[in-house]
Amino acid sequence: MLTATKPAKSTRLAKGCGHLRRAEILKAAERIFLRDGYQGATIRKIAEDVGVSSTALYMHFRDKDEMLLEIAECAINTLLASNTEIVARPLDPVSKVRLMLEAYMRFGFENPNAYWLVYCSAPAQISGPRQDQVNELSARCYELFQTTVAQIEAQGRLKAGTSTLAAHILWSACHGLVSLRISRPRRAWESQEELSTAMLDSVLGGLLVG
Amino acid sequence: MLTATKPAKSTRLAKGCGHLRRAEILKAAERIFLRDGYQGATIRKIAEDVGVSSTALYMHFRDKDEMLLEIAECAINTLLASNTEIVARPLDPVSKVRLMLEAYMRFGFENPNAYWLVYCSAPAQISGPRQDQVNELSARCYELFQTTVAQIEAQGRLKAGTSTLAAHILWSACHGLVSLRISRPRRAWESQEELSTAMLDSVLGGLLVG
Amino acid sequence: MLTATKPAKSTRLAKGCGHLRRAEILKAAERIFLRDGYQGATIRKIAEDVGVSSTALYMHFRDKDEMLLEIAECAINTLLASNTEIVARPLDPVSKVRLMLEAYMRFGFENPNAYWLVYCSAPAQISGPRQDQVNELSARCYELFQTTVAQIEAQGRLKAGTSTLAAHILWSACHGLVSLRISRPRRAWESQEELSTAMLDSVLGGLLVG
Amino acid sequence: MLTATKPAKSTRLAKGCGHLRRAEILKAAERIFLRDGYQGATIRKIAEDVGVSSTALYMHFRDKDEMLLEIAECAINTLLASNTEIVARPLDPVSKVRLMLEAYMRFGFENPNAYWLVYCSAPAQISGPRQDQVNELSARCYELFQTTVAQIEAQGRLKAGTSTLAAHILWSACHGLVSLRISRPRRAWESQEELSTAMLDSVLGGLLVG
DNA sequence: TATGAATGAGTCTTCATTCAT
DNA sequence: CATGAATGAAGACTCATTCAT
Repeated sequence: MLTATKPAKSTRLAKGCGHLRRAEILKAAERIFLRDGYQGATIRKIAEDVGVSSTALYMHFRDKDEMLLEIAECAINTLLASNTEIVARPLDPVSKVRLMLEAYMRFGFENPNAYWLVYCSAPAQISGPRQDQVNELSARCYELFQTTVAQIEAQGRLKAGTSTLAAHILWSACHGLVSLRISRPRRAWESQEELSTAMLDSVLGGLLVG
Repeated sequence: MLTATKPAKSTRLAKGCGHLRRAEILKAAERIFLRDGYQGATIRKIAEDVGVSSTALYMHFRDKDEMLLEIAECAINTLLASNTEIVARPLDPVSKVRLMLEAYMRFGFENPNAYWLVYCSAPAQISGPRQDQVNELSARCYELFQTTVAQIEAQGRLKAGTSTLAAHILWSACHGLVSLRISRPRRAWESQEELSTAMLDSVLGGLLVG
Repeated sequence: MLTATKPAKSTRLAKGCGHLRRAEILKAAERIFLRDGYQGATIRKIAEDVGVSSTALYMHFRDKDEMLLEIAECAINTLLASNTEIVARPLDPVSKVRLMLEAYMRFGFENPNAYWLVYCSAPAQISGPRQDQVNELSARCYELFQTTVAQIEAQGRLKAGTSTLAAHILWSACHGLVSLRISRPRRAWESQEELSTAMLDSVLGGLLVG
Repeated sequence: MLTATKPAKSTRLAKGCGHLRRAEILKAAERIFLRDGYQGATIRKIAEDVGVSSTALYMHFRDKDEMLLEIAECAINTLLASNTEIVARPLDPVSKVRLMLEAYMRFGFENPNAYWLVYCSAPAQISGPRQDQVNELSARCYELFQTTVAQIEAQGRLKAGTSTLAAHILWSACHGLVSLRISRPRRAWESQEELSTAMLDSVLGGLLVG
């Protein structure tokens, strides 16, 4: 299993996600969704992990999909809040981009389960109105990032290509780092900070002038 | 659903994978494993996709896992062959690394199903002696790459950090590009070549001197 | 089909075997295991016989084997208790042996299903730790019997042969009577008591002096 | 399903049971029927044991039941021939009975598979016209035995009871010996001859005067 | 709020059997 | 004679979900 975020630390995800039980269930679901995949995460496993009967879960969630969506929603909201806050700071766009990507990777390392669900799980496992909401949040989150990259371009600090392309390259590179670490947890990777820093140095260095 | 590699394009995978039906089944399995995940890919769906009864699959494969493993094995073998061939060429290590990563990404774009199975699927869905073989092939494949990066380091062309770190950064960045495109097929991405080139330019540019 | 012990006659088996449903299922299983053999007794048949869905059986038993074993265990326990009680009585060993064999046959006639499972079913259909327990109980049960036969030998009342041999002859003869009646239920046999008495008279008469 | 009456020759078990292949298949089937029970004996296992494809069995037998019946038929025919021959000998009835039972037990010890199928298998696994034929043979075989016991009674040598009862007791006792040995092959039993002799001595001694 | 019992649909897999070759 | 490929029915077992309590 992944390192998991068990230590009850990550208040970010839990915060505002509903009752106490509700949050507890989501935590367990997150863990199991990641460990066993969407189909492999059975209601019973989750219930057992929480320590209640399977029926009890239906007191809090309409069905399995609702749990999945809520997890994803919380995760995205966290990231959206992070990006929104960073954008508002009085910094130059390059610093903002760097901060955003750092926060993004940190989130992934600290919440591998939620990260996986949102960014790595095979597409189209679920659909419906609520999935659309997640997608919309996700798009808004990326927009904040891309807009900031556009500001860099506006300052003429982009070596080549469009800001759209640059944003995509930056995001992809960071995503690759996080997702590999999640999907191959047993490999002896370097430390998270070292990896993040090296990645940002390399790809920002390659993209920007000066 | 993903774009899928149906049009008999990827002859590489099919080659040497056995009888006609066998290959046909593998193709379908690949598609569905990706679309629905490991657990979601039921024998019945695969059989229906091929156009035969579920029972028929058992004439060619011992069980579900055997399909999955065979797909992964073929994929890895393709990549291993590619890397082996590139290493043997009379080129400077930087060019070799670039060629390897280009081939790697091209493979992922052209065989999204197999790629996903090997590099993106949640870890440890399967285990056993044959999975070990896949892991070993995978490790050997990466070794070829890393060794070449080490040659770059030996030439003093690495801006900073160890070759281990650099190799990891390079691989992760390229992996991020491929995996995002696979998992988010609906987005209007730039063209594959444009993306690949931009990624390699950026990250190699940031990592290497000169 | 066999006469079956449906009429809730054999309360002995049901006693202490758990919940109401559990016992109900065991009864049905017993009947069908006997009628169709181990492999022929499908979960579906048993469930239908009880009047519930197949799934319901899994709420009470881990799997098919667990049913079979529990039936066998109850049966053997009944016999073991019987023998233990008889051994404790203040009687001469010949009377004890006669009582044991009478009880043994009576049990077989009244619980043909359980009897068949324990003493007639092809060997080694199941294995595992719990089967071992059944085997051990069975061995202990036979030991009580054989020890008593040894007491007869010690009194010099055996015409010929060892007590081991005599015990085996006695047991086999009685077993033959029961098993034939179970496996050929349609034949017009004599009454159980008549048969039992005649068998015991004959074989004991042939084995013992006086 | 069960109609067919093919060669109708088969006097001994192997010899003369049809073509060479046919006999070979029957031998394998016998073995596997015993080892795995009726339902557990799959066509494929038998075919594999013989070394041919499953389809090949259908060249020789209409279906699984036909194999089972033919085995049983051969076995009964063997016993019937044996009894017929013994009856014809110029001996006193007691000797004849003893010879019959000795032959009966010897057959069981030497052909446990066939014996099990005919005398121990759960009843009514198969039915139909051919099963009736087996039953009829079986009845005729027992008749010869019982008639001889009746001759003993006519000589006034029966201690008590009717000849019907005595015959049943004798048969049951011997059957018990054989069937226990077959169903519990791992136990360290005494030798076949020793057991047979002891059983016959005991039960005949108990039943007859003088 | 919680649960034990229940179920229908669906999972992988195996079987006896057929058919074109 | 023999077989490889195929299949429909059925096997044990699991799952998400419901309902009476």
